[in-house]
Amino acid sequence: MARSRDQSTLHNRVLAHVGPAIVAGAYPPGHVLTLEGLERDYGVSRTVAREAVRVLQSMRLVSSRPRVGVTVLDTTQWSVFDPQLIRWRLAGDERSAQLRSLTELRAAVEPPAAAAAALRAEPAQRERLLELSEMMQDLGQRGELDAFMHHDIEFHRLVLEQSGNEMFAGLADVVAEVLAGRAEHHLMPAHPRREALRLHSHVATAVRDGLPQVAESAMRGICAEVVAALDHLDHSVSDGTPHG
Amino acid sequence: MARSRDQSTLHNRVLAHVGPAIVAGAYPPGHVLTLEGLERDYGVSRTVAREAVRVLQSMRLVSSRPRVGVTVLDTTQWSVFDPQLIRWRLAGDERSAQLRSLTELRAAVEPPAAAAAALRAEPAQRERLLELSEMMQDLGQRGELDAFMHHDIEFHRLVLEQSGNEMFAGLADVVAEVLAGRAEHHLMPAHPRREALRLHSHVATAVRDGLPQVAESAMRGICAEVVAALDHLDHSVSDGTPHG
DNA sequence: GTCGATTCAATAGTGATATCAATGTGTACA
DNA sequence: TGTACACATTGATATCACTATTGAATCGAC
Repeated sequence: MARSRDQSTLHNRVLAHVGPAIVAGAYPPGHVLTLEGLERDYGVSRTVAREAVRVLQSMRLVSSRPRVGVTVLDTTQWSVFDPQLIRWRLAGDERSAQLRSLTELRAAVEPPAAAAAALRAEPAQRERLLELSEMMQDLGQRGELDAFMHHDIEFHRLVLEQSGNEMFAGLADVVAEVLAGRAEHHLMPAHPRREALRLHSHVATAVRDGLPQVAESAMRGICAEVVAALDHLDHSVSDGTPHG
Repeated sequence: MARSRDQSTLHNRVLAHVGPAIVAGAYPPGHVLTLEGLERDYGVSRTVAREAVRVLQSMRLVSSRPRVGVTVLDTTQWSVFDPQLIRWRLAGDERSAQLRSLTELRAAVEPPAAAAAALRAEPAQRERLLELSEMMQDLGQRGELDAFMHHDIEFHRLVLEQSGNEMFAGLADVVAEVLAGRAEHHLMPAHPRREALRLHSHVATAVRDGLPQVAESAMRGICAEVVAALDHLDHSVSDGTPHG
């Protein structure tokens, strides 16, 4: 999986400190860093410091100008779709806000992705999707939550990847992290809800049978539950409702 | 607008050549570049070549390993949401494929964004949205297509920005480019369709009145037209149907 | 003799340092 | 109030030593 970002190079290690620090607000927008400061703080050469800044710059987290320094940009400028940035936010205080944004995004994208998959998925992958939904049924009933979650993740990843839209597919990793992240946030019920299981099954069969509107509706049902749980969290305590 | 990426620094100039070259397939996946080669080809120092590679690396366009070189990664690895990458594709042969992906993405995201805006937009911005839709009516009837397009872009940008979801908002620039790009692709009718104009108006009033479902439906109508035009392009010649 | 493990050297990226150029800010001065 | 200058800071280059990986050459065993 090569999950965590590569720590093998120095500039990545610097990045792994400065990036989260910016995201966490340790350096607020408008704050000015200098290359010399970075060299000192992390004990690295100018070469390495500059490379780290270049990457931050390409994410629009900072802008670098002569005589001024490296300025932290306003949140609205950030490349919020950058996977690395998303991970930094998920790892910090922004976690719950980031999960919320991502869940809304997911709820928007997955239904159309399911529809597209019904039209464009490879035959073998349609079968695979059906298998996954059956395994989810089984694992769900037996209460094997961890294995269930992994199959759930694979299910949603497969739908996105088979949508035939590279941008939908590009969200697969992020959606996987959202699904994995919900467990730690106590958004998972002890047993997956029957309703959700049935909806997954409907998505799978609709994709197999090439019925885009059915697939879209079923997926919309899955996502609606998830978003509802999110809204519910806003107004009261989590009681662990749905799953997706 | 600061449209074109910054050409002021050397590494950005290298990036502006290498990036599009990779995207265009001049260096196919698996192709190995070397820092020395980049230095030679672009007449820059090692530092500059390295910085360019770092940025490409953060976009997952390439991976860099000692003793191996800088390897172009497979398309499926790319950070397809990176604004710079999107622009490179829009500027090259991938243009029409990229417009298609983005249009599908947009069709997925804008309706929920409109619903969210109906719940969360600032009062002043709700008024602004209404103003924009009225101006669009006027400009559309008078056939002032260029001004119309700019208001259209602002309309959709405003909805996304007022959705209260940073990730929806993060698509504003990209959607703006799609809307601007359609003109060059002959996807715009000589006169905006009445239907589309009315739908924009419905979105604006629904957002003002705090009616998420109405806003979502109306926006879905707008997007459906756009996607239909896209599908139509697939099977026949463009006759310039809708707009959004 | 073939197959496998080990060794080793060539090679390309990685990191550090020194140095100069370019430039915009802020201040001091007219 | 306007202008010019000093200087801090990034931008860029050149060059050094280090490190890790590959792939071939070598060695050994079956």
